[in-house]
Amino acid sequence: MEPKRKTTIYDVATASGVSASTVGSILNGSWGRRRISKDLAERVLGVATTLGYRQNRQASALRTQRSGLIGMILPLHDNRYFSSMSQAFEAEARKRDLCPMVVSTLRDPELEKRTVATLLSHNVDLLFIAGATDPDPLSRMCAEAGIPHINVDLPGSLAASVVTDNYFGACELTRCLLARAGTSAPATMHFIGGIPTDFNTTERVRGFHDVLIAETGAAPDPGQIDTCGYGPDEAERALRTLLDRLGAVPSGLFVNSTIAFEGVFRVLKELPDEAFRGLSVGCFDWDPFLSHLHFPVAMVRQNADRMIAAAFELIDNQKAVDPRITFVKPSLIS
Amino acid sequence: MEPKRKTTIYDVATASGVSASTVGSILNGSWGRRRISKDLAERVLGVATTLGYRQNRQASALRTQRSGLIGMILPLHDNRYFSSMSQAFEAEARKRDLCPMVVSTLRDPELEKRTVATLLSHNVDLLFIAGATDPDPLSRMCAEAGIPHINVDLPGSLAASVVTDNYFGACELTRCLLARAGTSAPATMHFIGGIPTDFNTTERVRGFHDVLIAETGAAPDPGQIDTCGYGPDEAERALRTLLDRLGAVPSGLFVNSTIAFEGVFRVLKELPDEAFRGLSVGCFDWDPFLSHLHFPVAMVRQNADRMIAAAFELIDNQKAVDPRITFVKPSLIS
DNA sequence: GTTGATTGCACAACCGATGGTGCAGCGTCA
DNA sequence: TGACGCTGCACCATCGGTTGTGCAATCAAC
Repeated sequence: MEPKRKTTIYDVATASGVSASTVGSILNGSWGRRRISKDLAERVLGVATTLGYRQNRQASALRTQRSGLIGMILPLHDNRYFSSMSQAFEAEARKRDLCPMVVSTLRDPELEKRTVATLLSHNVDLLFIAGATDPDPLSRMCAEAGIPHINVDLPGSLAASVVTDNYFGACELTRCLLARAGTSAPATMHFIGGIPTDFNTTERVRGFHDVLIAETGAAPDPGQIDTCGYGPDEAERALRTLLDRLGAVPSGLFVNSTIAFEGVFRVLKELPDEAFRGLSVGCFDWDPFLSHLHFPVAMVRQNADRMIAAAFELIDNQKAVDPRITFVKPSLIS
Repeated sequence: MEPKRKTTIYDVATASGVSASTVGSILNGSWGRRRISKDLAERVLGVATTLGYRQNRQASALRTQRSGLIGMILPLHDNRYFSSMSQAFEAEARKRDLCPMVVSTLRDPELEKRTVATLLSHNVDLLFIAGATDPDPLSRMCAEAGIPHINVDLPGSLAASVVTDNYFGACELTRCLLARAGTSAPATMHFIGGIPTDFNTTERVRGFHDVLIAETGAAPDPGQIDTCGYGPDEAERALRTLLDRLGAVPSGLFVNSTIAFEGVFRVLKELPDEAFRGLSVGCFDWDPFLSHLHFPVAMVRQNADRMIAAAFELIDNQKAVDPRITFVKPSLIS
């Protein structure tokens, strides 16, 4: 309605006949330290509420160098894993009376940098770098701005990192797949999806690889590992090619992410029921409906809550500058 | 490393031997209007980049009354529908050079208010109120602060609203369910899930109701509609009770949300395959893996992208103050 | 009744960017 | 040569809180 300016401490000051600085200290709670009488404090607070005063965080931030904002970048929102990370991040931020700013950067290094620059420009007090394709330059930007920060999900070498224990998870999942496949042809265990240069993927491949050696005595050959990308279409194509090549159904499929699983599923649902007799399927990442398909799917569920909590703990204890990696174990859901 | 203060326009000014105001206008692009010579502009820009200057948005915002922030509150991140809304919101925000702040409010009216207060405190230039349980008080807060805002997903009466055409979607889904159920017992078509006081739920129930009348001639009786809540457990309990009561499988199930569907599924997957002969199942909301169950599921997919786009359009054209409702049609996926 | 400590608040500088205004310097034309 | 206009930049107030400092008034003690 009325384009009236928002009420400031000056308005409250004149309205209650005291100085602006007094009002300010009353409104931000520092009045005890400033020896303002309790009576006056209460009176001014009353005036402030009737006038509908609300603090201007920009002004406050400008003076105190603390914005009350906490930023996080992540690859995308529209994903079960990352969105649960947002949820956990928010909860922790709220505990600390910080306002969360979660922005997705679409796995684009350029966008990652631009976004971090924006967040720094808004003077976030803290920054979480989650799943960044290239964390170190971002670390450098933060360091230059003097902003504490931490890597999550993908490690960097210039700040502390909290990541899923992908190796452990992959080992668990692979063992589960082997057990389910029984004794039949462990050599036709296959890994599909992910990006070969991605730290998480390489760790998962390593786990897959090591368990195959340990349990079957033979290392998988390169044809058993297809890090074709994270997209459903790539995964679908990869699996079709694989089936063609094999001329049969493999004994196990380790699908790297639910997104890739969508593509894999397009192929699997066309197979006759008998095909699943000897086939065990697993997915690194969790989705509730995946346990509802017409064949069993073992899943690795990453613990976003615990990762976020661990990251905050490092920040709180000033350990974020130490470029060490904290691993959080995921859980096998089978 | 060094806790050196961030470089300001004053640093750039002294470093290049010009006044701070000149530097300021060069750095924010208004130097043309201020008749600064191009030579000087380029020289100063050079100095600024070598000094690693970054604008302090707080200071800028304090002066200009424009923060460059755009806020959105929504019920939760960890949900396919809402997270795709975040994704769309972000994309539009980026187009406008605004930094998105998306905060979830957990369907808690008190938290909604607190969060809006926080966002207003940070002087967001614009606010999207998505899925708020009680939008009007929030509208009032925005109005008081003079901040343009708009309701999304759930309508309010004090600002423009953009919502899914739930009635249309429910009609489509109900018709689809009826068609699939064939001629057998349309009277045992059931609606499960949602909150009876929720606008979206009532609209969906209305569509369900109207189509049943139109196609079968008979209105559903109250026992055919169980708005037991959005949770999976409530839905599971509701369906078990229903099956007990009927002593048989209904001919159609209209499940209100994927979350409720999780509960429904727990029951359905225990049923023998024959049970699905006469049963058609639908879900209001979409999930890729729901089309992958061992029985068909018709789904209504809400168009978050279009809703966000429509909302921005209203804002851009100053139509957000007009408390009218814009309906966006969802699509039936069967 | 004077000194000294304490209480309770006001004053003013400051955070960093912005934009209205002022004013030299130069060119132009009569 | 002087009036005039334009160019190119500097000065300074301002946005709204925050906080170090200053200073009257009050109180206690001798």
